[in-house]
Amino acid sequence: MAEQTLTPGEERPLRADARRNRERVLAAARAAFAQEGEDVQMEAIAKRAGVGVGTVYRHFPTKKALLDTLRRQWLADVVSGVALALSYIEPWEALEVFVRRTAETLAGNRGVREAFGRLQPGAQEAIWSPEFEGYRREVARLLARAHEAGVLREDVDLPGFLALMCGINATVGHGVEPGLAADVLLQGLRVSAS
Amino acid sequence: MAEQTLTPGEERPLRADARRNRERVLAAARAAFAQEGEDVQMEAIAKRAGVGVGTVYRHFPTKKALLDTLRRQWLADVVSGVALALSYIEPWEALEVFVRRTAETLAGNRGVREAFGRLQPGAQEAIWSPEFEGYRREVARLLARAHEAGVLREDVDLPGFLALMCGINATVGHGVEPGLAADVLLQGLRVSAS
DNA sequence: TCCTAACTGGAACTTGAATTCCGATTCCGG
DNA sequence: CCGGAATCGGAATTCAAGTTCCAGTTAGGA
Repeated sequence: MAEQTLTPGEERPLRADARRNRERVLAAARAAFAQEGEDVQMEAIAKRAGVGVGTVYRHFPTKKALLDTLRRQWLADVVSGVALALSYIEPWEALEVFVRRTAETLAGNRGVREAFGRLQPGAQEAIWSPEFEGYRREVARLLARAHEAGVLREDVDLPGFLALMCGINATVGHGVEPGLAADVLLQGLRVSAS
Repeated sequence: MAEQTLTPGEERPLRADARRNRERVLAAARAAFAQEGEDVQMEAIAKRAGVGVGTVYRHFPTKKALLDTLRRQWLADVVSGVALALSYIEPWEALEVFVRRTAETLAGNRGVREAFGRLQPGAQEAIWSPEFEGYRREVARLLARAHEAGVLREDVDLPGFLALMCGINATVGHGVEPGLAADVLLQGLRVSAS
């Protein structure tokens, strides 16, 4: 057999059925976490996917690994909101777009909410550090612009703002329409016309 | 031995050491939940109290029972905030007092926060239903007065407001000073001077 | 088609935390 | 001061996940 050389990082292509199952598992897990939250059991996910637990573990060595894969995808949605927001010139409008969009993203998916909730440093299980740093940096720019323009409360800094976003997270999690939650937060953030 | 008659509901007075231990357990549990959250282990609580797990279980048949006892006490703090608020005549001031006070209560104690978070109906483990009904009713009066006076956003109803309070819960849980969190929420709730 | 490496399913094992059990110890009325 | 009922402590048990293992089943190259 001509041993096929593989550079270390390179992945041997999966067998057709394996790839199919991997997708199934991922889809099932996505759905399961989205509606039941992070404590669905692996068995349940396997059942949803129509495979055995062993198969789930073949593709993801650990429940955490599976979760992290999904969280990375979900958080990409949240992060894409910053990029969009930064494309707006007007500082307040940018912030507004960001908040509204984030609220909407959070509203529909329990998985995203739970992931977002443990994004802040200090959470017992801080996830996704490298990419999150980028996120923080961009949000900081958003805030800096707003501060500079004098439209955002002085006393709201980056950690404070992120905590407030966690607040919105909880709020929409409890069933408030994202639009309303965003309205309230935005009005609360805007510098009062004294 | 003259069998002492006890009406069914009546409690035989605990032996001196038993009462002492009960208090210790309660105090230890209060402290443990307040700082480490709901998933401290029973062993840890027992150790803090300087007793064995068996003793903890003698006084509280179940972890949930112990938690519920504390939650009832904690939520009493939250609830007392409504009473205080209702003593203010001016509708907006009443709301303000309520929000600020609640934020402060939540800020200092993780146990209260976790309890508050699962107060809303729909949480998997809805606790404390009977007293909670009273709480909802009083808060509803607070809102009604504010609505009547035209100082509170029309589109914030009771469930929405409670969800926003859950938002404040999460916000202070992530380290924002309660005063700031309350400021932002209050400014967001006030009807915009259009 | 045949062969074999790769993959599958689910029973069995491991883990960690809640709960039970029971011999030892401690209160307290007589 | 005594007896025994009430209480204590913590080892042992139970229970609910997560994770491992391996006999059986494919996919797909020769």
